[in-house]
Amino acid sequence: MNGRQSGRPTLEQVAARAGVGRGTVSRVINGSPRVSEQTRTAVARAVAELGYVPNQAARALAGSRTDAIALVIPEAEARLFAEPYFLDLIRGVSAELAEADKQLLLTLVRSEQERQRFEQYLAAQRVDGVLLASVHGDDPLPERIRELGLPVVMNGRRSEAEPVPYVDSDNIGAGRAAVAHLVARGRDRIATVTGPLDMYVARARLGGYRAGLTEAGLPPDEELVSAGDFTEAGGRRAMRLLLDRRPDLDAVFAASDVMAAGALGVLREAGRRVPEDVALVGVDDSPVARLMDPPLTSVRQPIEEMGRTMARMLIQEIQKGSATPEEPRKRVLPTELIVRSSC
Amino acid sequence: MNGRQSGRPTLEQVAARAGVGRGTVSRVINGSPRVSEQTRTAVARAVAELGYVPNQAARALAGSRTDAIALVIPEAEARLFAEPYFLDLIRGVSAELAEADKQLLLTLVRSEQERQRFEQYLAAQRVDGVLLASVHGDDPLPERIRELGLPVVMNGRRSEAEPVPYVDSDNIGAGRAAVAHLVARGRDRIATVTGPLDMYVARARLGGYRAGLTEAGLPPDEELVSAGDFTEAGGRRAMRLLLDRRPDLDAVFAASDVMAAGALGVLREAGRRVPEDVALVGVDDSPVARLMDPPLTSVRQPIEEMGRTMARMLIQEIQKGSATPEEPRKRVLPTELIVRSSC
DNA sequence: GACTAGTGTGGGAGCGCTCCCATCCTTCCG
DNA sequence: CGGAAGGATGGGAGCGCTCCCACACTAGTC
Repeated sequence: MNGRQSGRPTLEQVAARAGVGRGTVSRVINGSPRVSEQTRTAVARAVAELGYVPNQAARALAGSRTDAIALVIPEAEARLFAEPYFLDLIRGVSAELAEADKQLLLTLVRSEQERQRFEQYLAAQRVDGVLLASVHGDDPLPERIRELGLPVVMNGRRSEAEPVPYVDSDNIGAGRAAVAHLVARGRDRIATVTGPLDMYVARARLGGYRAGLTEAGLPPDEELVSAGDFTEAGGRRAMRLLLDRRPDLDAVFAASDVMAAGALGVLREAGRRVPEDVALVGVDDSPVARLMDPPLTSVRQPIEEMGRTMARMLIQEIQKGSATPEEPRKRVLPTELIVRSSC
Repeated sequence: MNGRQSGRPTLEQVAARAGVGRGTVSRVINGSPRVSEQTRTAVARAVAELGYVPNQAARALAGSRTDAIALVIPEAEARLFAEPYFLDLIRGVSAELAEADKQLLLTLVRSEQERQRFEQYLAAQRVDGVLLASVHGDDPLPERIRELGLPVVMNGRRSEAEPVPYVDSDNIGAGRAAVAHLVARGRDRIATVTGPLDMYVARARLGGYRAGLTEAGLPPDEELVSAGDFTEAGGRRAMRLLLDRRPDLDAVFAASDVMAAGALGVLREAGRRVPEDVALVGVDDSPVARLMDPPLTSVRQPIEEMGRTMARMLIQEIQKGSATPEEPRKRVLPTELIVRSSC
């Protein structure tokens, strides 16, 4: 508040006040060890007195790093997924970034046009790295970003053999755990409502379901498999189909809670009691599962932890400065069956 | 990929290629009218050929604007609110910002420490303005930000007479609409489960409830009012209390869907049928409402539209450059009753 | 036909940092 | 006791833009 000296103080002003050079202040700010204790204290005082905060734009320009990362979420998926999924993910990412003192740039991509604009942003060097949520099987974005020389970490993968670093939950394990639990409850005509099979996550859960049957010595039966699309309506449709084809089914593994909710509605309408006649298991452990009647047994994914892990991996990738070209890193986090009264 | 010329092309290189000066290229990029059509074309071609994208840091440094805005969400609230609330809000903000070609910096504030760090970010001039979600009654943050000279727009307000620009939904109208609907269905012992009364939104919905009763000529009755906290557990507690005090109640207006879900559970346990014995209305029109059994009548807020409006207001505020000190702007968006079978 | 008004245009002067080289002062060694 | 080897420090040279002033030119004006 020094009269004419409007605007925020600069490095130079701090230097003047502390009676040292610009370089020295910069060193103190950035924690370089090559500064005497005495000088460090003097500078720290000047910083405090002036309320100095380094200008981010200048830093980015001179140092060519932004201390910001982008999280990209396709809008279509944001609507579709179990509601709190992305919020939990964001929460995890945000927490980890805050610890590393980095900024989170959130990008919801709505259209092809917006996707291209996003690539422009990247080229404008606004961020040091990119996190990608729910990438589809044929999405070239990860490769494009790498071409720009930016580190990427994805949430989920596009296929079994994903070349780009990713963090995923154990979707196969999820399917297996669900089936194993149903088998343990004495069910042996277990159907499944899958997600859209062009998504790896859906295929993985289906794969887990099949593995679970095999492990229990139950024969696979394609009539017991029906494809949904992660929406309630899709769940209803798939359930009706299943009931048509196999009225004798005694359990359903739905690849998401929302689809399970749809399935539950259809089962009710068909006069089946849950869990007495048909046992039901979902995936996500969303609030919906808790509030359903009966409360839904569901496989929980550690979403927030996935977010944290992604952020951690990305930061590491950024720091190593694309030097060591070591193995692309992959991480698969375990899921957990939350048992409630729907089975 | 021109051999030695590593890194991204600069303004200067575009200028050289187009055979013009730096200033001219800058003018073309920024759409200044003072450029001949011919030059404009030549520059555009050079830009395209080189794949030039302006460096954001340099722009920010030279022009002292970042083309980014921050959206601040208190983490505590993020957990508490009806789940998709913030995602919808983000969606609206994001959409509007994308149109204006601005970046969204998302900040989840978890602790006092993080809040202070956030103020540092602001001081580092990373953003041109701030959007604040769910600010509490005694939160000094809006004023702090204004002191830094940054425009602010809030989602919701801290009190009836909020001095800072905000966008809110018509919470009073929400309460009134709910009560009016219940009255129209012949209910006259209408209880309410409120939110935490230190939040304006909770007080407003309660106020609407009371206004609705008055308008219907029903006497107010404090025994029919019980405070929840926007959680399911809080809804259950409040509902039990109400049932204790007034076993003869025939309708409940819960100030959120999640609390309504809690209330529904308690009502069931108490052997009341919904809607036959007790009619139920919630607020938010969240997915939970749709999936409940019976599906819940609920008052919808235009959350996404609130996000868009906030962003629009903020952008306007930024553009006018704190010149015209006109009235702080407030906007209250209408709510809508979505009737389902719970009443 | 000299004079005023514009239009386009070029390029200098920063914006506030980081990087890095040169300098100075110690300290330690033979 | 001279010289080598470091540690601490100052400050020049950018980073890639925007701003703005100066300088052509071109058209009009009396």
